[in-house]
Amino acid sequence: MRQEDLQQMRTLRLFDGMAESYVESMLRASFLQRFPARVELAREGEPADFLHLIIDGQVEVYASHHRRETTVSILGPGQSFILAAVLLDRVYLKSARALSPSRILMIPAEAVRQYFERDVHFARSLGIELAIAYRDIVKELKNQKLRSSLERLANWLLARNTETGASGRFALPFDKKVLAARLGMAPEVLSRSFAALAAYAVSVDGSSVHLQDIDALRKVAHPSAFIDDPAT
Amino acid sequence: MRQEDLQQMRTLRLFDGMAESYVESMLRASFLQRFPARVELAREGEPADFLHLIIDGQVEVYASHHRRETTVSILGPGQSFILAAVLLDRVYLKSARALSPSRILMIPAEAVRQYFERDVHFARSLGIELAIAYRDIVKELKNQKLRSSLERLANWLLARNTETGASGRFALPFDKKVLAARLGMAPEVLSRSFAALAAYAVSVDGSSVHLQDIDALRKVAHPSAFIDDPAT
DNA sequence: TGATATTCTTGACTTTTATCAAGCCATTGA
DNA sequence: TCAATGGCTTGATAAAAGTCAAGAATATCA
Repeated sequence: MRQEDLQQMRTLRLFDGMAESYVESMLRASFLQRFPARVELAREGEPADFLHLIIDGQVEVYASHHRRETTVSILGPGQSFILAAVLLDRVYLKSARALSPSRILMIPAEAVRQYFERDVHFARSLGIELAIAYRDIVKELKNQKLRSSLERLANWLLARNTETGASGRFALPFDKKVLAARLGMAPEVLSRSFAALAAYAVSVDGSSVHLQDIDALRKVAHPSAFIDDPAT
Repeated sequence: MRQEDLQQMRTLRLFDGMAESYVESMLRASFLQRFPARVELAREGEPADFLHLIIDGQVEVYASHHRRETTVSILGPGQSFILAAVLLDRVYLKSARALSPSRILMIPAEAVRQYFERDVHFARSLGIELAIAYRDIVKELKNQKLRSSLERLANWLLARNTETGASGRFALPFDKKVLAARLGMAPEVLSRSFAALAAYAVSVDGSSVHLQDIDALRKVAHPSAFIDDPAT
């Protein structure tokens, strides 16, 4: 591993407060792996071998069942995935694939469990991390069950706008196909939803989005802190 | 608190391995509260005051948004709720109401956070607990997004049958209205789904269910360990 | 017990979402 | 430059689920 990569990884939130020698020894046991786009990083049903930590790139987490597939989340640098399976030594409930060329820090599951037992700070970090992940997925369940697809899109646009500086203009960070999956609808439905939002001054050209009337959009979206606010 | 209640609570999984004096002091700070049916135990949006632990009774956890409501889970004795909000000192994302007269052990959020910092074993217990809760809700999200309402009902029946001893006969543990909410469908849809399952030898009379051809039912249900198996 | 309320079922209908098919458009690469 | 590929859009249609209304069954309680 390169020196600067190591330096970056030591500062990961997960390692906060952890004894330095432990962090070092955990990192020594880990691999920084490079993956091309489209590669499968984890497969539903397989035993949890590694905790995955995204250093670089975009990863889609999804699940399949009976010829259907659904995207659970799309993650970026600094985020980890399948922590729960690793901690409990169970099989993955979700699969993951790289959306873009990615660099992933792979920490052996065995090491994660070991240091969970050995280091109080690490145990607490994992607890906090899991609590956050839990709340995120509760929000996602509410988003799915309490909203129509049009509302989900409208809220996603508002959230994305806020994330990117609230300028009213931003680019879609991935293909519309992927966005559709992320929002839990067929690509055709996404197309139609975008068309419907034109009435609320949402204009889309390729991957550039322009929200020209945030207030109008908010009226369709009915945003709620208890679903949409990442800080809540 | 009565002596036998105290005894029962000391053995809760959450307290496993925790220093006895800590358990005692945590219990001393807590209340064992009795609630009649229908009472609201926690309300979405309010700051997390207590970790709730069900000693007795049935609790429905649900969320509301914009005139819609959805049930997230129905819990029984030994289960806790809204742990994540307590640990992170955030507001509740879900509400909870008693479905039956219930006794709830209410542990002050402050105490939970304190002992999370103070006692390693408790911190680990919470981590494990959160990991399990996380996986449960991932399964629920998959159940919702990857299945039709008929499939959800069929799988719920199979799971309930297994839970109750696989005799093929069992009683619904709550009103059909509540079951419908639990499965994410309107009561009318549940009625029709039951009617549709008659073709697969499922007979329902009031709250008694009789599964006369498990294999046939499994063919409609397509059960999956990664959604339905509580042990996976 | 009878009165009342609630839950449950069924029918008719609407809305939402998915599916299939065709065509367009942009990107890529020989 | 052109062909090909994959992504995106649009139309037509189907399937799934929700809503409204009415009546039947069941539970609750004075």
